[in-house]
Amino acid sequence: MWDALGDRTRRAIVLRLSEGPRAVGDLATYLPVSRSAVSQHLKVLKDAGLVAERVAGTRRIYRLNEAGVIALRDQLDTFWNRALGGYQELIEQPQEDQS
Amino acid sequence: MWDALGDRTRRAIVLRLSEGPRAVGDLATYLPVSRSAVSQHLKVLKDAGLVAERVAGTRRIYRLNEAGVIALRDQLDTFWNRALGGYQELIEQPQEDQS
DNA sequence: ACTAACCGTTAGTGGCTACTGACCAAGAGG
DNA sequence: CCTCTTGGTCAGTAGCCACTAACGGTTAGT
Repeated sequence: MWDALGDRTRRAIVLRLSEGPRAVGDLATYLPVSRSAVSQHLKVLKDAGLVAERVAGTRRIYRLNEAGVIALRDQLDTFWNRALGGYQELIEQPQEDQS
Repeated sequence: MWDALGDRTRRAIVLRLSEGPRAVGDLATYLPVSRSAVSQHLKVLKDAGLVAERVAGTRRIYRLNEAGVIALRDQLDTFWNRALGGYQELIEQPQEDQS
């Protein structure tokens, strides 16, 4: 799940799609990579369930997938709850020094 | 920032540290990698401001860094607000078909 | 002082991945 | 039918990253 958004280009694609549905070539125009790269990234995002595909003639219109995005956000929240939840116990302990 | 938590081992370290401060060798015991690898991951996390270091004799006790963790969480929230915020406009638009 | 424990650093290696370019398939339009 | 556009796929490459192994420095214990 982290892998899907672990890439800078894929995050740019997700943010782009958040503005509205886009075709592959349209996305590639505003990215410093080729259409081929964009297509491969979209495949990763699709496999992760983050985007959905709609065929319109020779073009493929991609858009964000509600369920996938929300599911990912939930997983991130779980991680943060564990990371921050345990941390609350620490800041109450005395700390002698620190670098 | 995503790079810091983009690695599976580093996420395990963060979760481990959320339970309390740990020494390097202590962390390595419960991880399938060597002390050297753990030390390097801690360096990355320290550079990212996610952990702090405390010297105790020959040992280095690591703990989570409040400011860094909170800052990272804020950045993640910003990303999600943008990704989900824009999405709200989409689900109101008519959708002909989808694959 | 000598030894053992603990840890950071460095060099080197293997594997993964993002990227490009070429090719191919399919629809649109003349 | 032919051509152009669009995009998925494949092969190959370059770069990065996690890891190990060996080394050196520092501290605690005897």
